[in-house]
Amino acid sequence: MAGPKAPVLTPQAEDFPRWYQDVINKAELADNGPVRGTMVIRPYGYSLWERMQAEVDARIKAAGAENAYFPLFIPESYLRREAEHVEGFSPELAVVTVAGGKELEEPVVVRPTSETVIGEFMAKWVQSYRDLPLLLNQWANVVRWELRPRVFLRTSEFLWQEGHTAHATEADARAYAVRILHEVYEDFMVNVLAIPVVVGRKTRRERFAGAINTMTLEAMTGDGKALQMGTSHELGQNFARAFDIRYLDEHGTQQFAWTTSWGVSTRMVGGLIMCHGDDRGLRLPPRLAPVQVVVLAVRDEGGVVAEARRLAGLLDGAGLRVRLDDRTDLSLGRRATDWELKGVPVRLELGPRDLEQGAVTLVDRLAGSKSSVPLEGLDKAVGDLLGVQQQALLASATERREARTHDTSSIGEAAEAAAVGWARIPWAQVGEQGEAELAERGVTVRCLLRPDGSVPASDEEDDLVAVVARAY
RNA sequence: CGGGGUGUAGCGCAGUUUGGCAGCGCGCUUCGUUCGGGACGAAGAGGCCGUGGGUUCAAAUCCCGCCACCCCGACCA
Repeated sequence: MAGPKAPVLTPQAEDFPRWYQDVINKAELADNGPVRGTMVIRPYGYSLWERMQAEVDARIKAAGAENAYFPLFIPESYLRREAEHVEGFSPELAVVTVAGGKELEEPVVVRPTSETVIGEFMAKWVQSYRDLPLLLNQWANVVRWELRPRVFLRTSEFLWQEGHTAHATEADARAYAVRILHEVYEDFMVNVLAIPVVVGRKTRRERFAGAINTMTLEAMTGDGKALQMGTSHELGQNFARAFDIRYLDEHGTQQFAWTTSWGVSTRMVGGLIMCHGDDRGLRLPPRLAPVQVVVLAVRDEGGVVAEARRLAGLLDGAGLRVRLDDRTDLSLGRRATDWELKGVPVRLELGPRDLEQGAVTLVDRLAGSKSSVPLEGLDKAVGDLLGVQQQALLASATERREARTHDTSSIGEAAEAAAVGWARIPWAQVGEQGEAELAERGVTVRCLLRPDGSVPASDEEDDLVAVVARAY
């Protein structure tokens, strides 16, 4: 009957990346694709992405942007119109030179991001100040030929959401980029993913190619590194000039628009694993979990399966995302472990013994505990537990981040602290010179913050704090 | 591109030093016993040993060439 215990993975070990890969394999999230650096997202992994899409998309729409779609292929010449932009992206472009059996007159690139095509069309669509702001978003795949890929975190092809907006004034553009940063990304990451991201401003060195300001959301992974979970850029008038996005203002004079772009990607799936995974696999915050509760029929005997199905229906009726596991031809241990690896927050095991007592065995994935819970009021008990788990995940991730972040006052100290966690250091102590020194020691300035933790409006503000870490 | 390494069953690997029937673990199939935490037993299926040449009675193994992939660094949502 009883077999070996479930596998114990080792997230805290030196080989955190191996643990990460192990979770992805065992939870059946993704495989490597046939072309180096690409990935195949398996159904369960994709269900995580779908949940993220739904939550992010709703927030984007609440911020007033609309979905649209632009082509996968971009004429190479478009990229060249913005000097910094090409320079930044050309090393990682995938270029198509042959199509329809013959050499193309002009090569086309597979989009690495869509500022250029969208800029081209914004120029056509924007004529008057009355056309602004133009708030667009697209869900798409993009290709960047990365040198060192890692499933979900940095693949050559990835899925993302990219927002592109045009505004009449710099202030309006800035306000919108900041609004997306907080109301869409930060809200989603903190309240749904339960990841306590640090939100700040990128240094000039780390800025998006072509932007005048890049803002970022950084998560701490289980091994104390940093992962950029999303970005929001102010593009100034760089792309407006390159693509001629102009409008006639209320005084009848031509003006260049101010544009922004912002995105989050399937990297968030990787971030979720790296932030919340433990030695038994993935742990999902209930608000994200595609399956919040699995009702597991221990064996097919004495009406157990029928009762399990009834319970699943009842919980479903209470608005929970439920799955029935009645694969009684597989051993209980196997199935229990499967759901655990997949991070399902609550598992309800129903067997003859439970049935006899009018109860179910509730297994809490977060606490790792089991208890017998009466069928009466089950939906409320489960709902309450999900709420508790959501808070607990955020609390423990925040605690880890605090415990592993150290205040330092010199480049040397910061580099040392960043070897095992994050370091905070006055930006005045670093500067572009110090930034280069840190980079030589394998750590980077992840972002700049004001002393109160808010996002600076400029690199030149006084008393800025730099967050320094190793990054994925 | 610089430094290191690996190609053998679906996956993970041993075998190569010292040439001699192609192996192991996991997974898969069938049957039986099990089944309240990754069950056990028995019987099976599954291989151009990366690739081209050479040496030899005989090559996964030795020699020469080529190819591919992985890891560390530079790049990045």
